[in-house]
Amino acid sequence: MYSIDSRSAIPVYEQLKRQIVLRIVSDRLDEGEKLPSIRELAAALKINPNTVVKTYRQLETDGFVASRKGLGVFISTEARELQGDRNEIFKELTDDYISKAGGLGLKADEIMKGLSDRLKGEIEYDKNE
Amino acid sequence: MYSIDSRSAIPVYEQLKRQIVLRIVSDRLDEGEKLPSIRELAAALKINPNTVVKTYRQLETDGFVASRKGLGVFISTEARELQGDRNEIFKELTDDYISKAGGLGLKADEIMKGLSDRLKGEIEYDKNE
DNA sequence: ACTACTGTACTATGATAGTAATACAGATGA
DNA sequence: TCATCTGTATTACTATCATAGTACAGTAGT
Repeated sequence: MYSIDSRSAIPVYEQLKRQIVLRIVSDRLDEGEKLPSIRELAAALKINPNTVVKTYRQLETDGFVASRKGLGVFISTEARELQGDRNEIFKELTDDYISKAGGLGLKADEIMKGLSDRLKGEIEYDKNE
Repeated sequence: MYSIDSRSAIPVYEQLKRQIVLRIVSDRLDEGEKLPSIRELAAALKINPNTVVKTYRQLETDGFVASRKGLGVFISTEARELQGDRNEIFKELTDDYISKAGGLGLKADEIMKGLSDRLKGEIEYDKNE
């Protein structure tokens, strides 16, 4: 389900956070759906429960999830509070992404396909265990 | 030239490393070209020289650059052959892009549409053929 | 020789990341 | 009630990240 690369320079809690956000963004995690319990996920990924706590807490701060003691952590149903200038920021993000990918020699359709595949989760490229 | 986000979860030395590697594989840094000196780059980015040292050392380990005491750090002549991980770099770019767009509250279809619109508007990214 | 660059090495300090173990409190079903 | 899940909180420890400062060695121009 989720995968952690212990050798990555990206912190474990951040790797996990990104994977969960990706699933939410691409509707592979629905509103109200329950995430794995802290202990369960920690055991499955062979990481410390405290690290999962850190991920879940940040996701809650960002408004992606809501935790209920004794019950679990659930995908937020309420719309997240969005920044007013998010369109402008998103445009800058996109142009930066296009610029970098284009610099790598990728064509428009290749960029579109790469993003699409990742959003669909069809790419399970290994982070090398 | 280079930019550092001190609030990012990705370590500073790794941010810098990725930006330099991206420039190399994007042919924006040529073989034999000299990188900024450690102290100069550290001052420009307002980071510690030791952090730049760490980046340069890892780049040398990876074969991208070669350092010469008293002279500087130069793009390795074999750096060209290391462009095999363009695909890996593109995946990193894509994950970063999705992560940031997701943080803005955008869903998959919105991201796809935004990218599509910007790609249609700007053809200049395509520097090939 | 002198100066001013360059990379390199080292110690020290504080913040963050991650692990480990324990304990407490809310929810649920038998 | 009791057992067992759930999130939460706390303390302790190790390793890494990043900073700061100092020192040493190689290169080049004057």
